[in-house]
This record gives sequence, C-alpha cells and structure tokens, in this order.
Amino acid sequence: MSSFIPFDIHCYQKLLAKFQDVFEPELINEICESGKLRSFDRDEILMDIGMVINEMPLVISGSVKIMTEDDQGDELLLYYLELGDTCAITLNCCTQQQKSSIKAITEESCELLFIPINKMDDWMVRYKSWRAFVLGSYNLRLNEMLQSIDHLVFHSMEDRVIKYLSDKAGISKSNSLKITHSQIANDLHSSRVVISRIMKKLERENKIEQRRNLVMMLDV
DNA sequence: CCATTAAGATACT
DNA sequence: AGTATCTTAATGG
Repeated sequence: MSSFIPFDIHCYQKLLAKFQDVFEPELINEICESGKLRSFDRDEILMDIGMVINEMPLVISGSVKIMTEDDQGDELLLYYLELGDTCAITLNCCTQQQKSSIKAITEESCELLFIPINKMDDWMVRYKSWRAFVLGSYNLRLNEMLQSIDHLVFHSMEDRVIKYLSDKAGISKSNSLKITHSQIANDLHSSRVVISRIMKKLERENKIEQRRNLVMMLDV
C-alpha cells in the first residue's frame, strides 16, 4: 500500500488544499477512493426536477447554480455552490430517497466529486468531522434560504438585481459579467423589460456600465 | 448585406 | 412591477 496510489492525485490535492484542516487524513483518503470525479462545461444541467439522486456532489472547482422551478417551468435562483460546498437539498434528497426538487446548472466549467450515499451514513458515524461538515452545510443553506426569502419578499426588484449582480461578481471573481438582461430576469423570476429598466437606472447612477451581453460593476 | 437577437422606449395594466 | 408591442443596435454568417 506504500507505493500504490489508488486515487486521482489531482483530486487528492484539491481536497487536501480545502479540507486538510477540517477532515481527518483517513477521511480524505476515503473520499478520494470512493468518490468519482467528473468535469463539466459551463451551463450544463447536473440535475433536474424529478431526477433521482443517489450520489452526493462536492464542488472541487467552479461553481453551481441551484434553482427551483414552478409547474409552469418558471425558475428562481436559490443559491450558488462554490469550492468545498455541497448541496443540502441534495443531501436531504438522497438520504430520504426522494426525487430532486431542484435544478442544478454549472455556472462555469466545474469539477465535481460524487460520493455514493451509502458511504455517507458510514462516515457519519465514523468521522466526527464529516458529521460536522454535513450539519454545518445544512445550517449554511438554511440561513441562505432565509436570506433569499427575506430579499424576495421585503426588498424591491432593484435591490434584488443589485444583490444578484454582486453575488455573481463574487462567484466569478470578476467585475465584468457575461450576462444578458433576460437571463437575469429568468434567474430572478422577473421579465426582461423590468430588468432593462432597472439596469438603465443603475447605469445612470454610475453603479454599472454595460455593453451587449456584458455588465461591468463600478462601485466596488 | 441580412437574419437573429439583445436592449431601449412607450404605453397600458 | 409586469405585459404587449415597436424600434434600434449589435453580431455573426
């Protein structure tokens, strides 16, 4: 076992970089051994409503957009997954053996590590750090959801657009976002004209600058 | 060039 | 805020 490397080195290094202070070394080894690493391009649908999930995703690189959808197919952005994040809703889905209630789309090109659910139960009892990670992830998402609901109900469309843009800038670590007004409208469950109106206003207030398919954040 | 599509404008709900 | 409709501008073949 000394010279044999049973897993992907690249993946191992990524995990180590992110989790060496959080997970026990043996756990990191186990994650590498039983996880399957897959990479995706941008805008790939990882998961759709109604799909059955039996693996838990862990983000190794890139970011993933998590959305809900109503019966008419209208969408609403819930939150983003970044490096080291896992999706609490998926966690719930797989432990309960339910169908997915969400849709997951890659935001940039991504690498995800898929962990079989049977491992999860095992690790829950064997590793304290894993337990803490899973519970912490639930906590984080719950709070984020509450914040989203708060914004949705108590804030104006303009506030929501501003939050959306700065969230997106934070995720992509860039101030120029390649996005169209109708994409924003779709994510925020609004219409293109309304977004255009708000974007025009923000531009007049020198908060953003825009070209076709491009928005640049100014007040940073 | 022209077709397509993003974004602006205006008017009405 | 949202819808409908029209106009204008950018982009890629």
